[in-house]
Amino acid sequence: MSADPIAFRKISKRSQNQKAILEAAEKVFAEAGFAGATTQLIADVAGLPKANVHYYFKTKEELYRRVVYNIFDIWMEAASAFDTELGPREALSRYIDIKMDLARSHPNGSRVWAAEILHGAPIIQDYLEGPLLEWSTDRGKHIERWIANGEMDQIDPAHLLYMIWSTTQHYADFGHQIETLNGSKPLSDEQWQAAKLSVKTIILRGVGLSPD
Amino acid sequence: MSADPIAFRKISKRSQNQKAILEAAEKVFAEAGFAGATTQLIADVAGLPKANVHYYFKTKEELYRRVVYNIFDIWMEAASAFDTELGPREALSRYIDIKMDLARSHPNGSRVWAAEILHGAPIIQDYLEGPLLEWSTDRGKHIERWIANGEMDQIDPAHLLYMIWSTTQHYADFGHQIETLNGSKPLSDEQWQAAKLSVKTIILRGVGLSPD
DNA sequence: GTCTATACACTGATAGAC
DNA sequence: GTCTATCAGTGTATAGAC
Repeated sequence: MSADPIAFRKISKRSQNQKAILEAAEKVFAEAGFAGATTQLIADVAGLPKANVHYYFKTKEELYRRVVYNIFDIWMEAASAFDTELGPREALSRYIDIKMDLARSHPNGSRVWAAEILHGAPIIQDYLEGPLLEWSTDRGKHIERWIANGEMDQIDPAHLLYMIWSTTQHYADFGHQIETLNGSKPLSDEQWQAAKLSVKTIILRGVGLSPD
Repeated sequence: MSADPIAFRKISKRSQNQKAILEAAEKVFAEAGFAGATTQLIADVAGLPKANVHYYFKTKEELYRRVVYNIFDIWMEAASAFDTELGPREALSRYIDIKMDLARSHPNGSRVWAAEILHGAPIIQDYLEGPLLEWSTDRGKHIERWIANGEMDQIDPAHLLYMIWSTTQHYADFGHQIETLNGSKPLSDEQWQAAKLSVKTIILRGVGLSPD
């Protein structure tokens, strides 16, 4: 089938190793922070010798950068769920749903992102000033139009977006605290559904929309 | 006046140095994380030789512990503003106000706390399982009573508390992101007032209360 | 491409003079 | 109590054998 199966195998192994390193790195960076994470531990979690990590990613910072970029890309893709043609109720509802799902499926990515912002975004400042600002401005204008049309209450769009980000990401970033307050047990499927419903209900009603 | 002015001066200087170190440590831990913070930098920010830091705080971890405990104590004191005798509207409104004020006045403390939770609360787990759980459970019961009395909408108390914590602390923890989206300028006094009003409005309306 | 051994830098902590 | 000099340990990154 393939013109060069050996080259294909090499490329495949290459991407497999890279994927294993990236997944390990996300976990270790989330648990220990950038400075606290060691390439040795990342290599151990990935099941590879330490030198291989440096072979695939020249420096620890380059590896970290890739991890942060990955979660940002996932979020920006999810952001397309904020489809303004659907109207405020559906657009906000779906966006909150997806952000909650990502908080559950990618908690470590969210945590690495949170730590990066906490420390002043030394690595990904350009992402904040570029795509994030652009997206926020655009969605803000749609929200203002909805308000002008009387489709929802008067509210500063920026603060509404901050509220959606903070509440949804809180379930990832502060998941350990939530788990502790939940009797040191992770939220069950039913509890996750209840969390999604609570967040959607309060925010939608809070801006004058019916949650169902 | 004093029975022993020299001893008094010594004690005073001692507490002055400790205070300087604690303030410097909060700032450095917030910006670099536990592992990324160096005792050298903390000493430099405090204006003292490195050895003095170790004189007042035996280990870096002990110093870090003190910083985290400080912000927790401040928050627990603020938590008393959640005075359940006031009824849901006033109690929630005042609590949100104070948490927003603290997000502005103590952003670094909030950030150190956030990073600690992000990494699984290795140091302050006992605080989560003790006073925080106790306080949350108690306030949750009051919220449930309000709901049973028809004073506010049916909502899971835990998720309401998480929403208040996440939205208010977001203005500290993600302050850098907010500043960037605000044209790389810190929020003005007016913008902070607008933020407080937005948060209170959405949450109070979201649970069926009138925000004014 | 993979992995062992190692160089080089840095950090927390302390000993000991003042 | 204060501060300089220093040690022991650890981390990133790389050289070089395979």
